[in-house]
Amino acid sequence: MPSRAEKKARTRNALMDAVLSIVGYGANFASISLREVAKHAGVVPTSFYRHFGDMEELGLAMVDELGLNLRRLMRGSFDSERPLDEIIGRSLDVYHQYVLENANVVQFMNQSRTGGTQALQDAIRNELGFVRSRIASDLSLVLPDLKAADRDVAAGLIVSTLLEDTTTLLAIPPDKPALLQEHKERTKREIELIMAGAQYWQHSDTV
Amino acid sequence: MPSRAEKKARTRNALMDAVLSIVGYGANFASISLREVAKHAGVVPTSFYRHFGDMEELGLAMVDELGLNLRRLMRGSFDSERPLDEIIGRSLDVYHQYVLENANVVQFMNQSRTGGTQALQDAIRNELGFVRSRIASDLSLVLPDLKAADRDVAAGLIVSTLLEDTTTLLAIPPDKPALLQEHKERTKREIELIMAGAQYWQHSDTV
DNA sequence: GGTGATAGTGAACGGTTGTATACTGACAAA
DNA sequence: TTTGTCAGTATACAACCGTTCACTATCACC
Repeated sequence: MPSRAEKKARTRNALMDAVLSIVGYGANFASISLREVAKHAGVVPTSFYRHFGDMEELGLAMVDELGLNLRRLMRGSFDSERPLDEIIGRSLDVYHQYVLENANVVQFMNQSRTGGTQALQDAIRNELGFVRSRIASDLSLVLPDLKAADRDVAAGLIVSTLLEDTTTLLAIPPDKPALLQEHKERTKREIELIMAGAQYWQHSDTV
Repeated sequence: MPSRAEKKARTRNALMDAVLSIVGYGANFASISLREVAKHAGVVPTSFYRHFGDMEELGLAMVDELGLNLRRLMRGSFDSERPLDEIIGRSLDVYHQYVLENANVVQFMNQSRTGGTQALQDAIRNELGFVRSRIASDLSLVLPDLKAADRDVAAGLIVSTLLEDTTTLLAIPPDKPALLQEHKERTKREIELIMAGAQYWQHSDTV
């Protein structure tokens, strides 16, 4: 027997899930109507306002949840004693699995990142900034001699690359595992090139 | 006295310009209505159909035009005898100037790249593929000893970086030249790191 | 056990949407 | 000069939009 608050939280989640399911159908969040969301959530349109004053408010709440997911995803640290090659491969596997298992929410973030309201874009940019600084601090384990500023540049490059590869990844038809494998190897080479560049910089700095 | 065909082409352009002007107001192309475009173009809604059967068709036409722009932008080749540092700086200056002078069309491409219809995304991806291969062939002048596959990886990284930096660039308020300068220097360092990585790979390959 | 808070309902509103249909009038070709 | 093509118009329609208001029913608390 769910409590009152639980029931409320449940339809709140239903509203967010409705957005994701509509996005999964190929729609852009910016063009999804409040009524459409309510209908998919099995709720009358006016009930929407009990939870969010606005579609944008819904979007911001979804970004918040996404942020929690990302933090959880990055909590498990890698074994910095392993060879760099293996660390990269394992991290990319984790990320790719996350993207494929949460395709709709990643799609939502990816399209709102460049096409959402200003507030929505800012919220997403903020979350990505967190990811970048987390990667930068992880890099200090792998490349301890790299200067902090250069580490930040490398982390930014990694984030840019992952974002772009996410877009490509989401566009791959799910029934084409060959393309997916090819894409994963390409991404790995990209990250390796970035790491090589960072190391080279490091080298040319100490010399 | 404009001919019949000229007049038609003129309102066709007016429709495309209307989209850009609405996008400039902060809207997402996916949420712009046919009637809105027609009104901005100073034309009755039904007249829209004389030019495009659909909003998506309009978007595709705009991508086509954007492609022509990009080709024109990249036609002028750089002086490959100059030091790499200077080549990068000059190329980035050209690109940044293009983005700021054509902010609306770049914004349209940037938001439709991740949030447009499948056909729209494919069309944009296609144009970006052209850009990537052009950059890859340019790289052969700068790093002649690099293997073609690695050159392609580096070119992909450059495109990813430029795209992500474009998003950041568009989000910078036009009245903050300090932020803009900081952003340009950051981008330069990112590209330099990629080039360093490509060179290092090249080095470790020949050894 | 009564009572206030509140999640969800239902009907209604003025406005906007995409699109079909029938039209007008000017230009281009005959 | 006649005539057919066609860019643009005017009107209409059914569907959908966000939001309002008054309401019901039920859980949580005194």
